[in-house]
Amino acid sequence: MPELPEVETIKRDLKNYLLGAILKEVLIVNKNFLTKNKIELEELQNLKNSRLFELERRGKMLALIFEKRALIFHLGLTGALIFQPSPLFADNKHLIFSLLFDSGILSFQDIRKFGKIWLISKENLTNFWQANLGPDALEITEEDFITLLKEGHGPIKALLLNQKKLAGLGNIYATELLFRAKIHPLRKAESLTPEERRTLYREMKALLQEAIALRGSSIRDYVDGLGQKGLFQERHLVYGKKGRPCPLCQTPLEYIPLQGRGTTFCPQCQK
DNA sequence: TTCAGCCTGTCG
DNA sequence: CGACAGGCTGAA
Repeated sequence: MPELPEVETIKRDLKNYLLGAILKEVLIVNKNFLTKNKIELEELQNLKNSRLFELERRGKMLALIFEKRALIFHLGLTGALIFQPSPLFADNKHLIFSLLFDSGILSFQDIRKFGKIWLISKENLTNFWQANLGPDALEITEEDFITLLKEGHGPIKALLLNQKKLAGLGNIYATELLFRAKIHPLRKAESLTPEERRTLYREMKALLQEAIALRGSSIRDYVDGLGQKGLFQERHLVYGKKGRPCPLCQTPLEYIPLQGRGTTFCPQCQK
């Protein structure tokens, strides 16, 4: 579910309520999930009585930084982090755990349980980011982005989705970006012309910023840090629209699997 | 570089 | 009932 714009939206929402808050209680509902993630129940409980003093996002991951430790989330396809001023657990069968702060309750839920969490010491956070993720798609400079493309090999879409090369784009935004840049998803990354590289960079920044401004894309399950849906799905041009006419030239949009991900594109506009 | 597997839900 | 879904990993 959540790609860069969605996780950024969640981060901004949670920051409003959790910055400086003190964790008072930890309520663990799904112990099995923690075990799978190699986290002892006690480790999580030990976060109690510490202050959350920063939230940091890189790519699709979000870190809650406490005094000594950082709790890192990857929301997978259906993970959600929802803040509520007062409890509301009753109808939530996918709740993994809740963190009870003095300012309200943060619940982590995940329907498909593809999400992941890590609990590391605060000093290791920089190393963690570097070991797991390439530069953030919003932060990367044009120069570094162009180098990445020049040194790429294989389909451009595969490169855009590779989190170790470039962190943040998922299937929605990679698909939309390639349409906006008029580049075919199977083009070899290293074959892009200098102009195409610049266009791709410019369109990537614009796309992500527009999506953040509209609070992300809610196709199915995504909700922001307060449980509300995003609006950017209304601006999608090709994602999930196979067979429908291209918004530019009316040619029916085509669909191919690429690395197991459904990929929609216009065979006429995207070269 | 495919492809099943991890899970649950929805749609046709 | 099968196909597919904002992700990622590890095995063939």
